[in-house]
Amino acid sequence: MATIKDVAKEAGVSVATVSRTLNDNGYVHEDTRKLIKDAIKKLNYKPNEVARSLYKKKSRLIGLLLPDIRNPFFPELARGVEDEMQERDFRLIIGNADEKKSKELDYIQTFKQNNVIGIISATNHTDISHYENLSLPVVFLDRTSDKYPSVYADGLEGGRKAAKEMITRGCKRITLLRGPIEVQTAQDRFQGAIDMLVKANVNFNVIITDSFAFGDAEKWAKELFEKYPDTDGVIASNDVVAAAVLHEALRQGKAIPADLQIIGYDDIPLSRLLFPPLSTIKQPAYEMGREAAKLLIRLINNEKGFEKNIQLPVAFIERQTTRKVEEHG
Amino acid sequence: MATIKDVAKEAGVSVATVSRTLNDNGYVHEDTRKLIKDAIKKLNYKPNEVARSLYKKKSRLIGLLLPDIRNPFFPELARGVEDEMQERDFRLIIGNADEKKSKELDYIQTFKQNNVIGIISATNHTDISHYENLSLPVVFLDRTSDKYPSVYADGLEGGRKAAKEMITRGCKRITLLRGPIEVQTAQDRFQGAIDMLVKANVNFNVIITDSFAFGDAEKWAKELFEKYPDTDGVIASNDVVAAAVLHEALRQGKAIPADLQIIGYDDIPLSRLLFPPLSTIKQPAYEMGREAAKLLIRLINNEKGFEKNIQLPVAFIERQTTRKVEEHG
DNA sequence: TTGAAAGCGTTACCAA
DNA sequence: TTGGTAACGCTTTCAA
Repeated sequence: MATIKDVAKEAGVSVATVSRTLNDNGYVHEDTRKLIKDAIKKLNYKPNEVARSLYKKKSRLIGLLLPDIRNPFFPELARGVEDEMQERDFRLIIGNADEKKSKELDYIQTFKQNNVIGIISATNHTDISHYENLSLPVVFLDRTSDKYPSVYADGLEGGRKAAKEMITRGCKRITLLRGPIEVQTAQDRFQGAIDMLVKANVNFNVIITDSFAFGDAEKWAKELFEKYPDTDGVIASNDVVAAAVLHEALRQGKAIPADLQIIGYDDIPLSRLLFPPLSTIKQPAYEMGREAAKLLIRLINNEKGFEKNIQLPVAFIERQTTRKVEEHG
Repeated sequence: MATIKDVAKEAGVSVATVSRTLNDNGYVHEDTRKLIKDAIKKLNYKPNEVARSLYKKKSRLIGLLLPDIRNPFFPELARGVEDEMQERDFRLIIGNADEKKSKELDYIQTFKQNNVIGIISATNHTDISHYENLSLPVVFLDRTSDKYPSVYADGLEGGRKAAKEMITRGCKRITLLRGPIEVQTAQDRFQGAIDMLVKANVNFNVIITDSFAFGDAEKWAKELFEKYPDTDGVIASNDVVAAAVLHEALRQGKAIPADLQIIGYDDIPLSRLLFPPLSTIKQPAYEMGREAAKLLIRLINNEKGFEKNIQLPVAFIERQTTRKVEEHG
């Protein structure tokens, strides 16, 4: 790899001048500039980011912390972040924290040690103390916060919407699946649904689920039908769980949506490929990722006067695990 | 952030001595070592990886290049790589190349500029010239190569298995979905299936698909049933496409597996949650990721005498989109 | 408009 | 067993 010295020698100037033209600051004569550009091209020179980073104490790396990329919701988020960052020539160090504090701390450490210029965290601890003395911009993604900038979808509203659509469609004995207690967004949607159900005076039961892992989803689906066999409406904590419930219901010979209606949460890509296609509450995951990236970049650039807590809307995606409602003219 | 100088001052020794105890090389007296350890703890000192990397020309970062993390196969691969690397204190810079050469080159550039210590690439160009003058260990993942170390599953055998299971189960008019031509692994499984079908003298048709994106899968499913409505067996290019085919078949009122049998490829987590659960050829994605990581580490450590091209087995996962076969005693 | 040199935090060589 | 110092590749200040 050619270094700035090689370029300087090739162009017959000093490294300082090369550096100046590289960074477009300070004076440099048009002719010398051309000389240098030629040398750069000839040697195929690319600046060493590590050396830059050491001097400036700032790299072009962003730390992205995720709970678990195997949950199909997160690749969407991650792509949103990456695409936005990629366009601005930032790159990502990605870590999966698995909701384990030690891993989260490990990665935050790594981020610091590598001079990342900012962090986007989509983990979901209630405890945010490890982000406190970071002296780095941090954006929380898929998570609310009053102390930190954040990008999230309206979970309460999402929960309300889910419940409302089920009520509108005539569900009388609803079962809710409550996601992990430590995941705030899961609690929000759950709480929103409860609020709506209580307000509408509709009967409901709750199944507690404490992970979002694929393997467990089937277990809860089975539990649901054992405990509450006469359920006529399921509000799932996410689409993966909804898929498992749909699966189990069909296995038991229930007609969907005639006997049982199901609504998911997230709108992961596979939901439309289920059969019947899954009705769900869509979170704009990809866009959330992009917004978080934009927000972080503003923070990095020290811009002023913009909204630091961005809430994105959720939407009911009507497919076929819920009944059609008649339009009244 | 405390630096090595601060530690040296605190312990009353030189930075050289601190460095020596940090890296466990050269002599350092037990007492001084203790002094230094205490200082490190007191100041909560963590070495600056950037400075280390600059001097050594080697970081603790690995570059991981993926086609598109939104395809559910890749998060599994990625987690395999990450988990193995995390245990050995390596971290990942991840890039999605979207099968675009320019992006791939961008990321390779980034990897070099950040002194990554090795690269794992799961992209699928036939052209590998950009990996040629890298002077870095490279492992290809989910891809064969005779010039480079690689970890992959046996696609030919997978294709053969898929076809054989369909034949065994009485399919007479099979339709194959052929994945993108530039994706070698997709071609392998396709070719394997064709070989077996030809050998068994079974009729088949082919639908050409040129991406693995979710949005397109539905399109091909529709095309399949328009062109070949009397198909009684579908060999899909991956599980996402298989899900779309299953979806469309059920929509058209076909009985699965009575009227139509379907076999997928990959065994992504959601396949078992489909209804009926999808029969498929499993690639051990997570394990492939781990193996690639292990292989890269061996290369990095300059170990000798190990297999550089690792082929992992595929397996038929019998679920319910294929018929049961009678056991003959 | 240009160049010399200091400095970013670390490691490794050499001398003490 | 320890410390001084050059070096890694770059940016920035200061002087010319």
